[in-house]
Amino acid sequence: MKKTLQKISDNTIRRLPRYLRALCELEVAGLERVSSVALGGMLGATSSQIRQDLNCFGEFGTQGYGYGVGLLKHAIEDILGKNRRYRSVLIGAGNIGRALMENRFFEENGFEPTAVFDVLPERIGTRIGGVRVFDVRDMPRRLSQFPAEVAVLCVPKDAAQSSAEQAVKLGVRAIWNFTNADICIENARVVVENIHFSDSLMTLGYRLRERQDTANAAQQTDRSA
Amino acid sequence: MKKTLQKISDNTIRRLPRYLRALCELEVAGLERVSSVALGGMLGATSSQIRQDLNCFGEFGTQGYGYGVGLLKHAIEDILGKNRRYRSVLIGAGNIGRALMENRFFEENGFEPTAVFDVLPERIGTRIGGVRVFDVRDMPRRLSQFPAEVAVLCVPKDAAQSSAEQAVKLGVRAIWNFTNADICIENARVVVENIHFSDSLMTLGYRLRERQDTANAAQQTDRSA
DNA sequence: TAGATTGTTAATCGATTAACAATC
DNA sequence: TAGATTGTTAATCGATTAACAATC
Repeated sequence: MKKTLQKISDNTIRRLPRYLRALCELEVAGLERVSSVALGGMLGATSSQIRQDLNCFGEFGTQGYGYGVGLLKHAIEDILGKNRRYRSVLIGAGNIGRALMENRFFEENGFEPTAVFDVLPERIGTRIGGVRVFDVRDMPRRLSQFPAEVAVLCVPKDAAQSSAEQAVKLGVRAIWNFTNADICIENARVVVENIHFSDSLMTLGYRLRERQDTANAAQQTDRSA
Repeated sequence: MKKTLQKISDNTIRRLPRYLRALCELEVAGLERVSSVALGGMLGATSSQIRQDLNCFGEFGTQGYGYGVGLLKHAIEDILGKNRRYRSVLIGAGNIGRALMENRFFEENGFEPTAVFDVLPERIGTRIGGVRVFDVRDMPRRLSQFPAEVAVLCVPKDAAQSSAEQAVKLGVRAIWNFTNADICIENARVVVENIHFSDSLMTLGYRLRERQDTANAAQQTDRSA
């Protein structure tokens, strides 16, 4: 893993998980080597793109041979920090938050959940996915005793910005934002990663409407012809 | 809404929901007009980009004045199909699927849920968010009687591809995919929109690790200085 | 009218693809 | 050695930004 100097584009990083998924499939299938052309075929990408992407991080292949499946998989896992452990807290124990906890999402990706915070008295003191739910007012005490790197934000839209700011003030370095709000953190060293359900659904809506409309337009032309 | 001829980039479309969010805030704040410079300031975008994006769909502004907040908001809602109604079914009534249903996510965005399908006997016959859960084996019968445009895919990874194919065969035109798998549909007219939680979490992991490492490297340099 | 701001064209920048020498 | 495939440089393509005439 050399050349950490050049700026690596967001596009490249977001392709790595897809490469990883393909490599896992290949590993399960018992394949030992794969060429950039073959990998590109699986993913609908050009071999050039794959080679360019990988060469941002190092030289993982061998001329005339290709890439070792296990080796490359391991390399990408390293790049994505899969073998690191990050302590994370959930803020907001609503439906989405609970679903994430109960699915063991965090554990699977190395994000160890250490606490849940909520405002509702009936939730406080219970356990979600095996993790205690604390009063959100205890967050400062709890986080200073048991620091966490990541806050998973599942609060209502209006509480998003203030919860995020509080978490950052308490030492959190990354926010996984599930609220339908854009979080704005002064400190540029804090990472914010968004899951915007509504944005995604609106994009779907756009493409549905577009296809409907072009289909209708085509029908019109047919009829008039 | 003219000029539907030129190809509109995915980047542009994915920015529209953000514009919409800013416009809603402005409307709530009682503002009547906004310039591309002001909107850009809110969103951390250039005014050029905003004007370019909007002009893909029509001319919504007025020289020397800017954009009418209500008018532009309405225009973007139209583009995103917010005023259309799409019938949608949920496949897989696990934690995530249930969370989506109970949050009224679909209703809020014009995606009316008409049925839920699952394999587990104890779920079949119950209601989730007010919608009946059917045996997945009844999907053909049910969908031919009550067609749906959208399938929300919340099944286990291994069932993803086959469930998606079945839904498409039964007339579904769009798939909102929550599984950690890449869905591949032959029919290019079918829309697939992914929410890949793990991909998102891995991206977060990358950036966390990167910052940790550069911080460590800086510390090293300090120490040796 | 003068100032402001759009719509749109031109310039720049970055990302993707193509090409190919190096080499297993 | 010959064939295959990488790593990397060069060419192309597309997206973003800058500039400015049109005009409210």
